[in-house]
Amino acid sequence: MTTIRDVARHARVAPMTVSRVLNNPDSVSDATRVRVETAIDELSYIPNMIGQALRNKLTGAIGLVVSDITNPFAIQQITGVSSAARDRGFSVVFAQTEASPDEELRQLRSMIERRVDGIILSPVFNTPDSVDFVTSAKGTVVVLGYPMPDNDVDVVRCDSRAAASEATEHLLALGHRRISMLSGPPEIVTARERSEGYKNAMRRAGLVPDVRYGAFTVASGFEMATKILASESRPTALVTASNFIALGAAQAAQRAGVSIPADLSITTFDNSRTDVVLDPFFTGVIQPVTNMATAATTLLIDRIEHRLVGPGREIVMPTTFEVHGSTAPPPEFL
Amino acid sequence: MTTIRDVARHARVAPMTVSRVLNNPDSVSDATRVRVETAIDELSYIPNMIGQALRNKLTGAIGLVVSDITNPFAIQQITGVSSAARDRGFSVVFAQTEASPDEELRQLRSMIERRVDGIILSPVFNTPDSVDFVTSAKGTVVVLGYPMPDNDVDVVRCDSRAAASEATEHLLALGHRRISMLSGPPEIVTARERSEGYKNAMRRAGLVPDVRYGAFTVASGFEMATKILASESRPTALVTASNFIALGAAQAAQRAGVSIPADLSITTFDNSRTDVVLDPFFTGVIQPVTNMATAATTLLIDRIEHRLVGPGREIVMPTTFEVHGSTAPPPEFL
DNA sequence: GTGGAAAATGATACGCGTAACAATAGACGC
DNA sequence: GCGTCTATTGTTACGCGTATCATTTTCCAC
Repeated sequence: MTTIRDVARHARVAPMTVSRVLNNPDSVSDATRVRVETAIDELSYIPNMIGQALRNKLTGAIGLVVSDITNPFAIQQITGVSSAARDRGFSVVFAQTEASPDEELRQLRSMIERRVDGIILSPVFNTPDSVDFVTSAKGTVVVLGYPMPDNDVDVVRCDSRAAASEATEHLLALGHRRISMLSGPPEIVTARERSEGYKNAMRRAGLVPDVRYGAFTVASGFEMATKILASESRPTALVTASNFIALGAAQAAQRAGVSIPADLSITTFDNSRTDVVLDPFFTGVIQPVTNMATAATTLLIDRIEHRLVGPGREIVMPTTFEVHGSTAPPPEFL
Repeated sequence: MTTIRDVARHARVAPMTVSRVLNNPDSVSDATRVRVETAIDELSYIPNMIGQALRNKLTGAIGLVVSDITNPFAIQQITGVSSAARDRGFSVVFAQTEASPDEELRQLRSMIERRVDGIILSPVFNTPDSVDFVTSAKGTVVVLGYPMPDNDVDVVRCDSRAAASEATEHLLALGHRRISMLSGPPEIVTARERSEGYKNAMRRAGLVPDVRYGAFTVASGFEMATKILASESRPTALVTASNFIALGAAQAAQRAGVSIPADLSITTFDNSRTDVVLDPFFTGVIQPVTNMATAATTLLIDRIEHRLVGPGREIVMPTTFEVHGSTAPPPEFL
């Protein structure tokens, strides 16, 4: 592999001059610049960022640690981060943790060993451990998607609580009174927040909330919905805490001969695949995941380049609520 | 940031001894090893892979260049590559090219500047340019998903031609005679191969093939299907060259009041989202994308570690054909 | 205790690019 | 022609970890 010294010899200049041609061309006379550029071409020299990184203590890479790539919004996170990083001239080192906190720490350590300039973390849980680990190693980190109450750290997230309230209020406005919530694991903060948003809306309407906790999976949604549809006073509407749960619930309804939205309304969270032919297509909360990811990346790189200094910033991005075919007034009203 | 020299000073040994403790513990006496390990813990030393990489000429990273991340199988590629890489102790540098050959070359160059040990390329086109660029820079590359006839390079792919034949034969066996193909852009080799597989099967059955070329998008599928459904002798079945095209075609059928599968059978390619509630769920060809990605990664790392030498290897993985609800005998037979 | 081999540890230099400083060349005024 | 200033180019050393060779220590046999 040709080095800067090979180029220098070939152009009969000092290595430093070649470096200058590459990084600060104006400081070199036209004649030598052309000579060096010719040598670079003739030798097909490609700069070695390892050497640069060692000397400059900057790698020009950011780490992206995603908890669960099978989740459809992970792909939006990857899209947003990688395009924003490219726009700023950074590479992306990618890792998935398969929802394991241990693996998350291992991957974070690997990123630090690689001396990435900063890390975007879409964490498994919102415990402070992972963030603490990175900051204790003098690393820069931005948390994507989750609130981090115990850390002074940059966060980009949505207001899950308000969004769940909005979904619930949509159903209340349609005339529903028996509304249940199918939520995720209570140890995951977004599941808790969404449940709380639902509960708040129900209580404001003078109704008794009914939250079921499960997992963010189709199977869990199917199971929870099957159980709830078999109960005597079954709800006329379901607020679900994720698209997977909503899909599972829809399958359960179909299986039970309950038609959507005539007999049962369902709202979803992160109905991200707008190109899918779903009949009915889900009404629900949409998080601007790609925008969140680009915002997190911009924030991180601003930190890296010292454009942004000071205490951790929390960016809460607005969700939108899209009404499609999966919600309608309850059967009594028809 | 603490270095190996800080640890050495703290443990009162030579830097080399610390390096040995980390990489070859058996060559160090128990007493010093413990002393060094204590120092590592006390100083929270984290090795700097930049230094290692510069010295060893190995970064322990592989590049993954994906053409279009919005395609649902891109996520399977990312999953497969990142988990296989992690199993072998490698990191993944990720880049997307948004289907632009220029961007592909830029990203490949960036990977080479970073001195990744090898690259997995899911290319935009199967022109030799990208592969040539990497190999001319003495880089190792494995092509994922596309045949590369003009290069001596490792390839992991499926037999698209045979798979399309299989889909066509499934429809023929159901009794269809008027079968059209909705394909992708003719400049993309998989679109051509799938069209050829379809044509071969049709000709073997003594029928005249009818191929429409469009794009691998829902919109294009919708457009092609709308046009074809409006023709006087409209087909009773469609072989589509991608899941997006199939979805668009299904939407067009729904819009035209043509019911699937009673009036129109549709087969798809890469019906990857098995968790989606599609009614009817598509019959079609399934590529083992995740397995292909892990196979490509294993192959690449075997090359990197010189476990595999010699000329480029082509691994053709078998597709499966799944029969679901989107195909049935043609209307005349009912 | 001594010789010799083996084990353990250390010193040096290197990989590649660049910051900091040094040196040289050219331009200009007088 | 000489001094001075600026533009250009060069030299040196460094960042971090490790291969290589050199040195020291340990161990064992006799």
